Amino acid sequence: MTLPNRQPTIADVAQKAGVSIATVSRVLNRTAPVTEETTQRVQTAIEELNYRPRSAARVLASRKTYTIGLLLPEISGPFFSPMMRGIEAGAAEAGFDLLVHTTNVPRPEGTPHRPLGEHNTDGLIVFTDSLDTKELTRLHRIGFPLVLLHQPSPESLDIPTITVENKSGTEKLISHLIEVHGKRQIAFLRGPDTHMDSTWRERGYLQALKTHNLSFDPTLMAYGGFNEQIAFAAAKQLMGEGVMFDAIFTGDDESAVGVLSALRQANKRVPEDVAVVGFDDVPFSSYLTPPLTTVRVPIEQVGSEAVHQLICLIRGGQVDLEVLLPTELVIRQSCGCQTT
Amino acid sequence: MTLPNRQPTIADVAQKAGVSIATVSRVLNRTAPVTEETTQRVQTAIEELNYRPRSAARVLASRKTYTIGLLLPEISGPFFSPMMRGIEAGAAEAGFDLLVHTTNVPRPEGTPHRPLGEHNTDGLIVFTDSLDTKELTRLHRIGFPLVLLHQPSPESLDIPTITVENKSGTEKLISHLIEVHGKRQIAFLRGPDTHMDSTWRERGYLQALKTHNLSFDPTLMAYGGFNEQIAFAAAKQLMGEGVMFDAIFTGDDESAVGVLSALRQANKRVPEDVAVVGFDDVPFSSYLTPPLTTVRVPIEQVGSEAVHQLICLIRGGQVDLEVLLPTELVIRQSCGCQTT
DNA sequence: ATACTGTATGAAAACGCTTACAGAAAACGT
DNA sequence: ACGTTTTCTGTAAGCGTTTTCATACAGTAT
Repeated sequence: MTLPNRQPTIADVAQKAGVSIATVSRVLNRTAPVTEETTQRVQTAIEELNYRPRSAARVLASRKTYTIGLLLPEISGPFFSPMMRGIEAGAAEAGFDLLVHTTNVPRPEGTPHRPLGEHNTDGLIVFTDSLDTKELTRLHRIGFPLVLLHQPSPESLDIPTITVENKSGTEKLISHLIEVHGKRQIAFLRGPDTHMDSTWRERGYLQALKTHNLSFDPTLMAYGGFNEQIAFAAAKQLMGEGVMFDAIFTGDDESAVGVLSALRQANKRVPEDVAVVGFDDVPFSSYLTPPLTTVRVPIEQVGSEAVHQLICLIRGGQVDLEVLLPTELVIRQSCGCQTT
Repeated sequence: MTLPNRQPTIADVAQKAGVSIATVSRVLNRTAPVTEETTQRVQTAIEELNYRPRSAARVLASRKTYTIGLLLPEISGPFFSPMMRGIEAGAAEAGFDLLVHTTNVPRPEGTPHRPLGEHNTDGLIVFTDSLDTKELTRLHRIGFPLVLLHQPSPESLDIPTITVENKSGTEKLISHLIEVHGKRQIAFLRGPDTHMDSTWRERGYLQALKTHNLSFDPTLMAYGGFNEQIAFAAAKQLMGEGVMFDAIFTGDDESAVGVLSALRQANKRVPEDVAVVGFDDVPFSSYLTPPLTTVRVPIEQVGSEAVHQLICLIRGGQVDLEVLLPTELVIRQSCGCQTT
């Protein structure tokens, strides 16, 4: 019934311990030497009053939020969970909190939009397509720490970016199809244009073709959008148009699911008639029928690397403008290999 | 010469617009009527100065953080992504930010642990096993808004809980096995004891047996831990001990993956020799071989319901102490049904 | 003793906002 | 014409910390 009893403040602690609030602050933050005895008295007072510092007051006074922001278009896909895990772990390890914000969900009219930024975080991890160039530029101008994920830095802005070895990974994948399985007509489903992963995978595909003296056939390329439904439709259309292919690189693993369905509907056998390969190695890839040959990307590591870089930046350090994390070919059965 | 680094404050805006800071605050928060003309002048000034309010100052002054905290043991599993999505969407819709914190990851010694709580959030969503009873009690005592997820409220504390219809879902699932497929020896892999889902699924299992006049055989029950590896081992052990079963309820879908492997290794056919059913209907369940019969739980909805309740609480409202979201039987092929 | 170190503490000024409270001006009723 | 409300705006008192500066008090070295 007596709820409205005010929460204790630093002043209460100070009074109880018989010291000044400055001293309490000092034992709280270990920011200046305090006698062992005084420290004890303060600790006890804190304990007894169950005191917790108001972080708002701290932030206001110290101008540091100890919070990093994560900005993404939406929460979904098998990608999200491990990436988030990497980010949270990295942040927690460095003593930072994590504020999460999605930009693609509709906000109601009335609500005052309080975006993530310099006012409530020390730095931002920005995922593809979640912040417009204007705001990105503004933040970068005022020297606000920023790290981009799977997205190139806009025009000469030199914002550090983390991504993975898409090109060489794709090369290995396509080369495997050509060298080991003798495939010649390898279809390719592109991802979204804004996604830098998409662009690099395309380059890897082209490079692999070139390396093996295969000419690029534009009819073999379609838009899969890194999306199960779109990829399903794309695969159907490809077949409907009578395009012949003996293998297909679906762009990513989610698309592979759609392609697999389309192929099944068309009574094509995988991998005998058409080999299917994906990219990412998300958790379900090994459960598909047949188990999917793909390229493993260290998703969690991308996340932790991003925070790591960001915290470096926050602490005033320098970081590489572009970090490429290694990818690894994962051979299962959808390419035609026999693994047990 | 003004300092280039200093970010504009409300005072700068006020001066530029020729009004008091109170007025600026009022147009910012629409908290009192302001003439159209004055509003315009202020807006312009804000625009020109590129002013962004410091949220720390706001929070300190208004004593509201407009932030809700999410506390969980760890970020992982197919569960996490959709739940998080529901939570973020719900929070964003109501104009709240989302602070995420995992409790099971090791924190380095030096870092001052600044836990989520009354000092930096308006309320907390607490997942199973992520906050000890003591702190839970303390927060509840001071009237801090709390919502529990998949976890019963500790002793007479009456903290609202969100969960799903585990018992009736399980009953439907087991009954299907008995009635449609004539199964009689249905093994069951329990989940963790702290998980209330686990307890209720066990009750549902027992209830279904009872309803069909089947006696409960304790040797058919083992610990699967809602975990692929543990379930794999449990299934192997069950078979190793010579326990006979013509069906197995794996507790959840992740465990089903392990069980399926174990069965395959033992040359048991699914569903001919042993029917396998899971619970949750996570994304990969339909990709398993054979596609898994399971119970769909509205994971995303659990998340959004949780924020919804929490925000109700934050606004001083009353909420139900226990919300049960409906589950739905999803019949695929691992139970023996022929679906196309 | 004298002047110098440090080392441990306190007083008080920020930090940037919200929000009573109050006053002025405009609108209204009589 | 006059009070009375209503609408708008300004003044200033917090909100709970951190942090600068000053000070008191030990030690040391002169």
